[in-house]
Amino acid sequence: VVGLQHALIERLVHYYHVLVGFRANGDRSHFSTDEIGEAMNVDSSQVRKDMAKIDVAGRPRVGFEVDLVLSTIEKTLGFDCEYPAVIVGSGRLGGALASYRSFAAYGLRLVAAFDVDDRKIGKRIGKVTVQPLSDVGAVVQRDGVRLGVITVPAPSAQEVANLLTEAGVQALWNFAPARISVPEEVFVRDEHIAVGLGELAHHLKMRS
Amino acid sequence: VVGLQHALIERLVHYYHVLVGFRANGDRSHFSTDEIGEAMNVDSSQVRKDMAKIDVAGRPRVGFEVDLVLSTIEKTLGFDCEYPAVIVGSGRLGGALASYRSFAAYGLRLVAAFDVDDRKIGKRIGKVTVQPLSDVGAVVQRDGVRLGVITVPAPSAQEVANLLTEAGVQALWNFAPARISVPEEVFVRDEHIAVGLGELAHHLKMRS
DNA sequence: TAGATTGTTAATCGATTAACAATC
DNA sequence: TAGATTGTTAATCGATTAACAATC
Repeated sequence: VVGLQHALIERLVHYYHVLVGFRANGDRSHFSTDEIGEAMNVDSSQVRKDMAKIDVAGRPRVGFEVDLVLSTIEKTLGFDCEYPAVIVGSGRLGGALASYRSFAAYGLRLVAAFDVDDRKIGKRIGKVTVQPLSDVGAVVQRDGVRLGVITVPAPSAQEVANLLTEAGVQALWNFAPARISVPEEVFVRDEHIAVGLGELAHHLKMRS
Repeated sequence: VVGLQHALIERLVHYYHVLVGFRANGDRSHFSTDEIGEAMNVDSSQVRKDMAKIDVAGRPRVGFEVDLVLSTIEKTLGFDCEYPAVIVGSGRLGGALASYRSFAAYGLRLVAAFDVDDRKIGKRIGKVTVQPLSDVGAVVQRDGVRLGVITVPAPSAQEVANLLTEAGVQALWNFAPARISVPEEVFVRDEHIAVGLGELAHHLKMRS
């Protein structure tokens, strides 16, 4: 099974946010591809193609139904499911992610957090208690954990990735500024902050 | 002045990391476009084009010089400069960023951090002391701050963006899960974690 | 020299945009 | 009805890959 393309997923998340905003404002039950395209800086043809890809139809002169598109995106991206996840690395970043409210809204359920540092063990982050890293394998297997979030320092990232993949997680979310290699069947999403730094530095350089 | 394209910058940061690794290993003074392309999953023609774009030449049968390419990327992206920056929002995420060592390596110099919460004021994050948000405008102007990092909750993000842009920052790095609008001349880099969540959820959905 | 690797042009591929008939 | 908006096909654009002569 081959999934959707990266760029399409990114746009779907983007539509999702804008439409959640529309719904919050209340007044708007439908939208046209022109107006959402303008709000997102995307061509209206692109929007229509994307809607076709996820199999929602609009109505001429009326547009697309906000609620229908929202629930279709939820189904398409899997926000309506529940994926057990663990965080490895319970420092500030790990703590910030553990407390991120939207975690559950996107289908992830945090079941445990780990650290090697004895001083952190027993502390609470988000709704879970930090456990020693040595337990990670057992917990992953016991709870059928599918996602591992890596928020350890760069030098430990590969080792943690190994522990997680050996225990059977299907995907990794890597926040460590390091390249990790994993078995082919494991999906890795790198959240490399350095790309942002690069863009910002480049832009500021252009400015001066 | 129009800058480099997003995708090129991303690849440059990527090359940079791989080459820093090569240099750390010590043994390797030159590289071929084939080997770095393979390491990065990029076509070797692409690598050669990118090198041409940043004006470094290689030598047939020898390849490109690691040190030369590294220093050229530093110059091109502006890592060799110093851009004063502030962080607004001194919670866990702000603290994690403030302590991120590579900050300086990419040209950013953290000069101050802010928060609205009285309990956080006076605490240290990274090398700076947290100040009340009401001081942000004065500090930005006094120190010629060019970048504002936004790590506040979503509902406050726009307000913070307004304060920063009115005070004169040229770029924003937005970690809040919110869309912010700014004057045209201000550059915004959004670090929207939800895109990562979307990709991971979609992948896990495909798997089950 | 022979052969590996660059630099660059041409070919391919895919993604974006434009256009417009169909429709409500 | 008239006109706004979809759905889809065609046209454009840009990015990626292939190819190969030049070179050390």
